[in-house]
Amino acid sequence: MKYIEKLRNSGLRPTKQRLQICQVLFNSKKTFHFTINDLKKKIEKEININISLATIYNTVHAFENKGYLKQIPINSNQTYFDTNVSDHHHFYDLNEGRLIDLENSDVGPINIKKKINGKKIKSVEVLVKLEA
Amino acid sequence: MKYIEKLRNSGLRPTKQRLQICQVLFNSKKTFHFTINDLKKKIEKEININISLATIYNTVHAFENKGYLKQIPINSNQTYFDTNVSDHHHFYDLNEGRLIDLENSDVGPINIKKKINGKKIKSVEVLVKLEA
DNA sequence: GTCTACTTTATAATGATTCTAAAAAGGTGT
DNA sequence: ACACCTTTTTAGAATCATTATAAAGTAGAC
Ligand SMILES: [Mn+2]
Ligand SMILES: [Mn+2]
Ligand SMILES: [Zn+2]
Ligand SMILES: [Zn+2]
Repeated sequence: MKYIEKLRNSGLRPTKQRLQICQVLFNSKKTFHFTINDLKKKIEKEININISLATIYNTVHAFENKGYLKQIPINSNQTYFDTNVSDHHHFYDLNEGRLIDLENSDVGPINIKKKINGKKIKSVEVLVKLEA
Repeated sequence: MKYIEKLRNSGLRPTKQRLQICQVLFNSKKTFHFTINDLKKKIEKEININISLATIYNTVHAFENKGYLKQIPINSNQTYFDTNVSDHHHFYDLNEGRLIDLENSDVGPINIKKKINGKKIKSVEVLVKLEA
């Protein structure tokens, strides 16, 4: 299994559950956006196994901390995650509640002119809200 | 009271509670960012009165729908609101959990090149995360 | 003042997320 | 394989922001 090394190198034991979650998250050709509940359903559907909700939360947070997942800043009652960890941006369709990737090239270069003393810029994220 | 007309024109009855909330939200020279709990404390401190939490939620959402407040897209366990309803952006200081305004002029013009069929752009918001 | 629709309020319900602590599993050394 | 220790998983409970409920209060119209 190709994820064993990845997990070991991150200091995470390659457990059965983590490997299964890796498979669901990282095996698909396309990246995607998901909530914890989306992911739980996807795991049940794709590998027909039950992983406890606590483990899914734990694993997603562990992967986020290792940089294998990103949170998407958006106002929703659930947290959205992204398997696309490259620098990129999002459309948010307000009517359908759907997120769509906006590549860096789809948005001009962004030049933040204001500086805050003693602080470094960690990320620049653009959210473009869409309506019908 | 200068907010009576504003509320009437919005189809909101100018109740005592709404006028008091207007005073706390809109009387200060500077705009600010807040959570519902921030606002509740601010009301208690500034006008020494208790307004029920449900009313604060209701009023904030009513004002948001009328365009007198904006939600700030950010990942937090609480929703952040902004009394600055102009088009603008935010720094988010990850260490201190603090939001700082970034005026449009502090960020270059943003040109979204990708189009989504049948959808209009409603807003473009930039979140710049800061770390020490 | 009366009437009605809107508003406030205390309180309960909801639901996402986190916590707990006991059982299970990984990894190391023997 | 076994013992040992640490990490992980898990079911279930706890937390807490937010929303719903429904009864009492209020604003505005007549
Ligand atoms: Mn997280
Ligand atoms: Mn709202
Ligand atoms: Zn994305
Ligand atoms: Zn702001």
